[in-house]
Amino acid sequence: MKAALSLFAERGYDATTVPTIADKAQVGAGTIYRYFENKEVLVNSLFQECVRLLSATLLTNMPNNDRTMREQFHHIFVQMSQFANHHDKALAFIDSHSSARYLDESSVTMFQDFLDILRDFIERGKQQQIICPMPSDVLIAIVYGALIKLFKVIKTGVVEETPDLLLAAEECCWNAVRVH
Amino acid sequence: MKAALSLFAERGYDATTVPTIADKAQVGAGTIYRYFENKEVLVNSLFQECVRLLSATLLTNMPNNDRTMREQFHHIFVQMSQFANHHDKALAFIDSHSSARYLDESSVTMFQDFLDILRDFIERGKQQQIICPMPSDVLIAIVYGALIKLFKVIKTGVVEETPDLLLAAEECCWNAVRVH
Amino acid sequence: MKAALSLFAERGYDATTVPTIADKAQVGAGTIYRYFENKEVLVNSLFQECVRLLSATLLTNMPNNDRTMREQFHHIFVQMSQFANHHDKALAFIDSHSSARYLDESSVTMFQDFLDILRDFIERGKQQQIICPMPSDVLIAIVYGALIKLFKVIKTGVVEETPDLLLAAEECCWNAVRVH
Amino acid sequence: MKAALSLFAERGYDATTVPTIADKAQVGAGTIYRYFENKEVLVNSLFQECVRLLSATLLTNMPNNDRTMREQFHHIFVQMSQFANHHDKALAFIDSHSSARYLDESSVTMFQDFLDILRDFIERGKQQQIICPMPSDVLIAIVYGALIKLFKVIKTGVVEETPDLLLAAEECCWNAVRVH
DNA sequence: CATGAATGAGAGTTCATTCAT
DNA sequence: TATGAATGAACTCTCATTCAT
Repeated sequence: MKAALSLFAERGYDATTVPTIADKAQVGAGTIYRYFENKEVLVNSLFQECVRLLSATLLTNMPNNDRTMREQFHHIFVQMSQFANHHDKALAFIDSHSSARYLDESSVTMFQDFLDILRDFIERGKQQQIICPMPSDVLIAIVYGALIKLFKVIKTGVVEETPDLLLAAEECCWNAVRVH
Repeated sequence: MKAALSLFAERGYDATTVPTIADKAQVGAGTIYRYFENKEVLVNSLFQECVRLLSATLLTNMPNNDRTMREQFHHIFVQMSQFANHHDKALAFIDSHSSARYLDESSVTMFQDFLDILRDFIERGKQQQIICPMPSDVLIAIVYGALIKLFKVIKTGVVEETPDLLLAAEECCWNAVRVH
Repeated sequence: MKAALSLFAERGYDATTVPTIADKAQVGAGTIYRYFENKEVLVNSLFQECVRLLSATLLTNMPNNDRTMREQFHHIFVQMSQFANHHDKALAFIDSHSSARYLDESSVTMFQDFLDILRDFIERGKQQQIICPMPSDVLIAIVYGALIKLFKVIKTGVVEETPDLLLAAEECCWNAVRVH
Repeated sequence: MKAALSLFAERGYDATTVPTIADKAQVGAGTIYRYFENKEVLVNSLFQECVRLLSATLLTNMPNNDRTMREQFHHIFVQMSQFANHHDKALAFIDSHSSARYLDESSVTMFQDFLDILRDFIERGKQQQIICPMPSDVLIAIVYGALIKLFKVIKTGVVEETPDLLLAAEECCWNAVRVH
């Protein structure tokens, strides 16, 4: 799984061969087929595991609703950046594969479940008139899109990640969706 | 080119075969090789043409500096959404291929030139203390990431594109980067 | 024809493409097909023309039978070396294509006719008990094989062609077949 | 290797397809690529193995220098004819591919090493004034060319190979290079 | 008559998958 | 259970040949 994640994230699904995964995992190519029916099953298993972990990370210690929306947003942002730091391959893999033709229903559902975490937050914010009264999908797209590209640019090292930078970026993203 | 764009945007480079492109273009497979040395040259030519068009669109009627930053941002947003509407395949193709391993130097440069248009805008805004004093690459990532995912969600039809929606989304993106 | 000869001699039949011949001849690829039904017809025409020229060269001023066998051999050797000098491509082409699968009956016959010139000489020599009493095909093989490789090594420039060298080589070849 | 040798010898490199080799070898086409990086590597491996075998054959029981040059020549001729009999495909393959454009440096060197065996013999003979005082390359060309064509004509069956014939042919070749 | 763009069959090569070991 | 050699379908790319111009 680790070998596959690394290769899928870096080269994409089609450019990654099963023997290459086997080599990196230091097992025989046939061994992979003892655990995964085929390459598609493997990529779906991996995708689901990554999304599950991402969702779990996001939900860890999620402040309940008596905290302000801003505090909740801070939690989301912090958890996402933690995930981006500890599982950079996973985040890249999720984003680049989340609308792939070979994802099965289960994978798609699981990714939607992840987005639903953001959706829930957004919708509670809208109810409290703290977040802009716009379609949730649009707001999710804006904040998710911003986050993904942000962590990608941090990971490639073109800017240095500092607590201040993160706080400032968080504020930017929050400003994008809050009511002014 | 049109056939290739459509297929590359939908399936990605590796999953698109040359015969499939030829079929869609209603020519023989060999014909493609009269115009492009190989598949990589084709994808690079296509990428460059798309990026060139995107940059040209962005620069069309670009208001000069005596207009406010907000007005300039409005222009960028409108032009991007026009491009997204008229060339939805091209935008999807550019985003999904902009860090591909098979892009040549020329393609990478051309994409950087596009980003530089955003960078110029961002940096002028920072000088005027209208845009947040953060690394330009971070601000670009936020606004570019938001835009890309936004137009993607609009294109897939999960939300209906209306002038009001666009104006609201533009305001969100502007709020993300402006000084408060 | 000249372009084809040059390319066939250097690269061989299969490695020479019709468009390449056309380019070298500075005509369109289609033009070749106005004069030759297909590539095989072309190579056969060329082969026959080359062999015809070789035979003609060999027979030019051929001394009649009142000259000694040695004098006749001198003539053969001199004419062959002239041909090798003036038509080096043709000689290389003939040798490397003389047992090709795509030669038609007419080409094969014409090549046999050329060998028959040598055979006639050999057999007259055997009758006069000046040339070894061995199967003509064997004697032809020896002298023809020696000549071909000899002119090849001269043409590649590893040894310089001088009148003395040629005379000495001629003597070698003659010694190979004469009665001792 | 056996299948490839047979096909390369009969049809040449370009006219031999990898699937054809695979068919003849009764393996899948892909299997060949597990053992040879590509067709060129295959032909070079094969060429080197054939030349190695030819050189080894020539050197087997090579009489040392206290034997006469004539005896040494006898050995060379006999070993060559043995090789021609036991490995007729190999000899044809070596000769028709020894100046091919796709031979790598290693193959060329190995073929030169083979020729050097003949060269050594020739040069020792020249020192002893038993072999004609001519450039070694010329003498090699004459005797090697004669031998190749001789064994080719024998192999095609136009003449029957008998001990007497072989002895007579050997004498011819010896006469070609010895001092008279 | 000359052309060269277009073609598609077939080449070399790769790789997901199988299965005897 | 783990393997990796073997496979052949499918890929990228070439080129002999055609035919509208």
